[in-house]
Amino acid sequence: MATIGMKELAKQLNLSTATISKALRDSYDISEETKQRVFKLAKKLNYIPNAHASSLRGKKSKTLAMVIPEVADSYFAQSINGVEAIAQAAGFHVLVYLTHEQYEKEKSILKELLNGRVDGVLISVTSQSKDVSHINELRHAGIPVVFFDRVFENIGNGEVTTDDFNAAYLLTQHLISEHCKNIAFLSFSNSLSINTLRLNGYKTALQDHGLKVEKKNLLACLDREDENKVLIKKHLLRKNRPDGIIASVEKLITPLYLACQETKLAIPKDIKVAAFSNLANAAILAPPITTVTQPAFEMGKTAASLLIKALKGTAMDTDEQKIILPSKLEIRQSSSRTFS
Amino acid sequence: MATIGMKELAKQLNLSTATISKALRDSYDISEETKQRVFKLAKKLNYIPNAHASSLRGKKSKTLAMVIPEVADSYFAQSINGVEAIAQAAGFHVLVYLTHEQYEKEKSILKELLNGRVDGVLISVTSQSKDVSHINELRHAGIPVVFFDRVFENIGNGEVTTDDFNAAYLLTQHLISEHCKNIAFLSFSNSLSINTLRLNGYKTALQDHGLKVEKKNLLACLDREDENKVLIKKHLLRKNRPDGIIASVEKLITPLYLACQETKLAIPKDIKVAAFSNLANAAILAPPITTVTQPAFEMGKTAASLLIKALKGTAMDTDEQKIILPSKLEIRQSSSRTFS
DNA sequence: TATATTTACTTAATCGTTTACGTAAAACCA
DNA sequence: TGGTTTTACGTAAACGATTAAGTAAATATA
Repeated sequence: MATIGMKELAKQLNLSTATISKALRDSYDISEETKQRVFKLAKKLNYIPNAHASSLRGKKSKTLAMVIPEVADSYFAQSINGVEAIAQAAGFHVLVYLTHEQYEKEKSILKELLNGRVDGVLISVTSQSKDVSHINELRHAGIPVVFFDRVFENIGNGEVTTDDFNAAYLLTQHLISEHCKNIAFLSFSNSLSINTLRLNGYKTALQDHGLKVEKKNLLACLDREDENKVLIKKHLLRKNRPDGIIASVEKLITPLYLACQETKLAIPKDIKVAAFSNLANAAILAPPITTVTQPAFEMGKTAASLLIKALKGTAMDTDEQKIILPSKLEIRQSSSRTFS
Repeated sequence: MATIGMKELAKQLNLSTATISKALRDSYDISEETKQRVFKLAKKLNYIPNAHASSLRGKKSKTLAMVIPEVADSYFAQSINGVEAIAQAAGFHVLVYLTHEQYEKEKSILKELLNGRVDGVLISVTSQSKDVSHINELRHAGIPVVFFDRVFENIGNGEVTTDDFNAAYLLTQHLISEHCKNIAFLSFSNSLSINTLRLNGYKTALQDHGLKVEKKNLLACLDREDENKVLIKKHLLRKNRPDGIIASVEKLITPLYLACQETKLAIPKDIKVAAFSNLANAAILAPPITTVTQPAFEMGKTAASLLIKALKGTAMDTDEQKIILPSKLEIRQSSSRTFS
């Protein structure tokens, strides 16, 4: 009930709280003997320093915010894991905030974070985010911001991404090598860096292989799964329907597969399919799906490390770092003509 | 840079910080006129109250901890969503901690939470957890604890679960109705309430239908996916191999499916399969898998609501609530003899 | 008109730690 | 031995918001 603080320790040892504090922090100007007495009693009474008092006085909260669009995406789930691993090791706590892809929510969350609650912010921005003033505001308040995956370029203290252009290029090339001539691309946002990069990789690959980029093959998906299924089905029922299709994000996989099933298109016989995804069960889908897998765990770790490094650094805005980690193309049945 | 605090507002308005504070909190003993002046300036200067100062003084952090074994499980990912929804609406922040199924980590995390950082704790315990002293310690410190899914009974301020016994019973019964006579059960922990309940539901269903519970059909899985695959394969290669199999947790699905593939057992022809899982893509697995799906989002919401209610309540340990939400049996091809 | 009450503030203590600064006693130095 | 340095601690002021208690002026009451 009555939690014991330094005052209690001080009283019992006939010392001042200053001495207690210094002893606990192993200050050089406390005698070894006293330190031991303090440690001992602290342990005995199970003394636990009050986090708010320390944070208030020290202007450090030992807390990071992780602001992400959602958790129900394997990528984000795994990246939380990475962030947590580094944070826990460095003694940091992790506040998780979900924006649900809403820019307004992102803004209001970041605004709240100006109150000293966190030392730094890790963010993967909303598909709706355009303005960057809320990010700048944080940085001006001395709170470093590191982006991961979905970044705004050149305004944070760091960026951790994968080479999305290249991955999309290779994925598209792969489909072409499997004899696809009419490949569709499913986008889920047109304002997002990753979407643009992936789309450009796709376009460039087509052009490099003498294929045309056709507007009708660029399908803008939304946030609702069932709507997307309808959208995709409509696309698959066109004449000149695609013989290959790339889902630029994981959440489009289920509607895409269902759309194929419901339109009686066999994967990969009638249509080859591939996706950007971190699904743990990609290998047991019907059929196993070819994926570009991002090193989500590593990205989380890297982003957290960058942020913590920025927090240690004295300079408020040191060398901004951009780190690009390799993603992995995993070819499976869904895109293979040998299974046709 | 120099963040403005109440002192600055006070100076500019020729008032004391006390007046500022009361005005901002809409105290009755500040004149309407003054309040307006304060509000206006606060907005203009973009005043943001310091969270640590408020927490220190007010002994309330407006923060919850969510302690879970992992995030890479659809159930937990969805439950975070639910918790976050309620927390955000009630102005609470959510710290996420991962125990990675390690009891020691769970203990050390909870110990840290005694420092006032959080007002309350939501927890789904580790598969290794046995002792409950770390939970009691929190409650004695006045920090309410609400369990969800993986609970210790009767020691928290609330428990939110699904009716695991019943769900397992119905699932087993379903397999029996599909003519399974030799059903295996894959466990992943023997100290966990949910595992015991699910196992008992399975056992009771067998007995009620005149089938024997055989030790060899109870398979204790571990935490590593590849090891589990080997374990399951071995089980499938026995003579008298099972003709039905229940995975008690989501993470066993991939190894189970792969094990079936690699032992050339066709699902559902040779073996019927079902699992407890919240996978979003259960319907597009090869084949679509029959699942018991828990209302993860709702459970997160309910648990968070219970906790927040406990925080508002004056009594430190009010009526402990146990809430059981219904899970849903979704029958798909993997367990159906009509697809054999 | 004298007293009581209400209004609208201010003063100062408090939450629990941290730390710049001060200070006695001990140790060292020449 | 007189002075300087070192050792080991204490004092008190932060950090920023909140609030119990106090107060002067305005208003009401009788």
